[in-house]
Amino acid sequence: MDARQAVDTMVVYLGQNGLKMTAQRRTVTEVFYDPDLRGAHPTVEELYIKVREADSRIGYATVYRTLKLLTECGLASARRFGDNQTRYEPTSPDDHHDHLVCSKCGAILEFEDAEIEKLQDVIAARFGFSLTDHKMVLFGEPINGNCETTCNKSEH
Amino acid sequence: MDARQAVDTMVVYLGQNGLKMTAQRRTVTEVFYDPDLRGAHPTVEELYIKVREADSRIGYATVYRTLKLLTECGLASARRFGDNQTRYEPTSPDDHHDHLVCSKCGAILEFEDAEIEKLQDVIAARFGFSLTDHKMVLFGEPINGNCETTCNKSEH
DNA sequence: ATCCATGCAAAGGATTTGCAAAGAT
DNA sequence: ATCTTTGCAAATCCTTTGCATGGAT
Repeated sequence: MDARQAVDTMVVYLGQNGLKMTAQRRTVTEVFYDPDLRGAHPTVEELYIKVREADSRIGYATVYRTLKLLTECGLASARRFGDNQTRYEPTSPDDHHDHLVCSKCGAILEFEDAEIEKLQDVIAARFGFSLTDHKMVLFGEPINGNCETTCNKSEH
Repeated sequence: MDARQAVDTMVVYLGQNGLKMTAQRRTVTEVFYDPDLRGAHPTVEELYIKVREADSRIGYATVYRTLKLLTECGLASARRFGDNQTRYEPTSPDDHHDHLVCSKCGAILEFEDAEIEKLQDVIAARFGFSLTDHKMVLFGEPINGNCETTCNKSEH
């Protein structure tokens, strides 16, 4: 999903809830969906800095509030990777990816694995539960010790 | 591991690091390992309250500091299950369990699954990583809608 | 005597909230 | 006109820290 589609989705969501699209909300949404931030998993602060570059009059609270709206309408997900920092990433409804974090350099890699998802369902069922969500983060070190090459790969 | 063993482990760890076992550290360790808290995944505050029942002169900071020591020597693990609360649980080195959280009543069930662990290794290897740790939390609802029966089961 | 530990209160960091002013329709 | 949004600062929540006092050897 690109920035324009995200903005459109926001407009619909806001409309359905008696809320309004504003210049600030548009800016935050666009920055959040900017291709520059692809795979960046930015913190609120990182996002705030980028937002400020686009419009220096936008306040911290507005970024928080807009991020909350984006999360509510499924356009954003909050993630936490053990470093006491909440990070956000754009999401689509059909997106089920999880993360692998390099414990050496902190790089965050994404992957999706149907087999693990299936197993998670089986485990939940074993307890009499139907799975509604899951969080999984793997932590590891490059086998060859080289983050430069190992942590910069993209798709798997 | 029971409270006594935990205390012994602490004594060794403290000794190795030029630190001392004290009445407060003993109390916190014993409370944390009390059978009453089995599977309770207490928050710091919950623990603090229990600790106070045992010795009302122990301060909040001491609970935090002791929990940190327990974590350092592998006797405790911090967990976070989406409710912005850090919870602690006793751990042993060979313990690899993960959690299933009931999204209705908040119950926290534990499970261990060798197959998922294996898959996690495979995924890490696919990226050229060797797995050092992982976090996995499943969220689900009781299929029969009944938390009373479903969320109180113990081992699987 | 020398270190370490403790309790308290203050400080920190992240996030939320109250409120008066500004904006949208 | 009415209702929402914004920016700021203040308030919260959780956790850590500085410091003077107390404890252990």
